Order: sequence, then structure tokens, then C-alpha cells
Amino acid sequence: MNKSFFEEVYEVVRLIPQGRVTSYGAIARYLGTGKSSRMVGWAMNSSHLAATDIPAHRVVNRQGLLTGKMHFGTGDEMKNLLEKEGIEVQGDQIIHFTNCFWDPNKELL
DNA sequence: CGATTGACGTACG
DNA sequence: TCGTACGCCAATC
Repeated sequence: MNKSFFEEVYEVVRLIPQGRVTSYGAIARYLGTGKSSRMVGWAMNSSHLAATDIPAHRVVNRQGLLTGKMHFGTGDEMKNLLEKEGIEVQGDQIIHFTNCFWDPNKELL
């Protein structure tokens, strides 16, 4: 229970199936934080520091935009990973985003 | 210890 | 429909 906000975020992100994506807000709502979606982004920022491997490239904003691609080192890293999983990405925008969207509140809950 | 920032989202005008 | 304002919590300056 008393898991830190980051821990819960990591757990949910790890549960994201390959070829699917979710949004910061979806995770935030699943954790019950609701509007504190910023914390999800902050957790993702620290995700690369975490011992566990977090597929943060599967987490995008509500628009399906790869806002955090710059944090993967190179700007092509995140897009490459998503395309490799079968997700169509044009520039920083995920195509058919709603089709690939994975809502933890709907899938897990 | 106070102010600012941050990979967001919702509300209001 | 677009632009601005606010909230949320933690980390950093």
C-alpha cells in the first residue's frame, strides 16, 4: 500500500501492453490523484533513474503527442520505439492515438 | 526556507 | 474554437 506515487506510476506504466499507449492524466486518475498529472510526468522524468525499466515511451500526453521525446536522449528514440511496437507516429503525433489508447481505469479496473 | 519549474489537464472567457 | 488561468505535488535553484 504505502507505495510512493512514483512507485505506483512505474507499476502502471510497466503494465502497458506493447503496441499500446496511455496518457499522464489517465494514470493520474487511476492513482486517484486526478489533476496532479504533472506528478506523473515528474515520475517519468525520474523513471530513467529508477532501477526498473520503465517503457516511458508508451506514455504520452492527452493529445497523443510525444512531449517527452527529448528526454530519451535523441528525439528519434521515442518515435522509433513506438513505431517498432506497431504504433504509427507522424512527427511527434501518434496516428490512430485513440485506437492505441490504453486506459488503466478501463482495462485494469 | 521561499520561489520557480515541470514529460499535464481541466475550467473558464 | 482558441487563449489564458488555475490546480496539483515534488524537486531544484
